[in-house]
Amino acid sequence: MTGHGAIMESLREVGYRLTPQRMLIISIIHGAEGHISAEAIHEQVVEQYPYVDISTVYRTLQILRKLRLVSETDLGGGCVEYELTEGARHHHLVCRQCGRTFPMDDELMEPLRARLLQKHGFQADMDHFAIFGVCQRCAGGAAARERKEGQRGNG
Amino acid sequence: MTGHGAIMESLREVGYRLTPQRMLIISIIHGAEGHISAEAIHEQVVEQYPYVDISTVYRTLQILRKLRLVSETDLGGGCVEYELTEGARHHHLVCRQCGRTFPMDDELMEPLRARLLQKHGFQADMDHFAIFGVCQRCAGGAAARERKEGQRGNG
DNA sequence: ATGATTGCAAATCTTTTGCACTGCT
DNA sequence: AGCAGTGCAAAAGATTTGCAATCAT
Repeated sequence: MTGHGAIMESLREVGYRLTPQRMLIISIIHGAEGHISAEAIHEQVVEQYPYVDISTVYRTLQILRKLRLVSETDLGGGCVEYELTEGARHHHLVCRQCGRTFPMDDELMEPLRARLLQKHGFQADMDHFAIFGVCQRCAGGAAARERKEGQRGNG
Repeated sequence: MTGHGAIMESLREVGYRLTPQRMLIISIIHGAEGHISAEAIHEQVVEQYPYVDISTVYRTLQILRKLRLVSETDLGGGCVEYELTEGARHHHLVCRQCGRTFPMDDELMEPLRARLLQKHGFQADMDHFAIFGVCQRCAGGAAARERKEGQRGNG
């Protein structure tokens, strides 16, 4: 909670104006748990500011991205989400079954990053990775649940 | 070169018809070095079969994906490419400067996959990963070249 | 023969852009 | 007051879909 006020100040510093739309957009991204899509931002914006256009959301996101205040994560399949860049570098585990996402510490990536550099001389630039798979609850959970709760098949 | 004829047979087995369009599309994907985009496939198709529509390419790719005969790799930024699933599992290193891609053996991924399972219970499903970064030639190459070849600045 | 497949065109969906008006500074 | 920023609408680009004609089986 370093405050998204700081982000707005950053905007001012570089010469951008502080409009209610931008403040609203920033505070919504800030309030989102982790990442959020442009469309979802827009939905929440119009609840409070009915006439804000989604192009304004996109334009604001472009600025925030350029200033490195938000990061963009392409989750694949035309699903792009945004997130404030405050805090440590991390990645996302995306469950293909329940759709939930989990943060993953960057530390897990370092061995891979190191080996890519060693073996291929490739400087991997993995800021926000989206790794797809099956989460614990969906994978082990389904089997465990059958044992516990019994015999109801899931269509 | 196990022959893309086998792929066409696979289609037949499941009840799909073998049309010249499909054969052409399959052989183009097969002939491509690694992955290829839908649009690029279409371009090559029309060279031989002028009236093939790109929707046919997409429909064929959908079928091939469903049958797991091709895999889809989302390279980010609206760039989706396809590849035959023959051969060993591998990934792609994408250089952000020169745009070239390099194959990366899946072996490098195993430690990460294992740790994801250990720490998060997450079964990572990384079939075709696209890892962005800077390749050896673009990164080290520029510095090394200066030392070797001398004083010619590259503007 | 017959129904899967195709080409065409139009619809979607997400993101971007042109433009006249508004409002932050 | 001046110009960055906005809403609207329309464009752009990738992918999908409806439909009548066609072609592999």
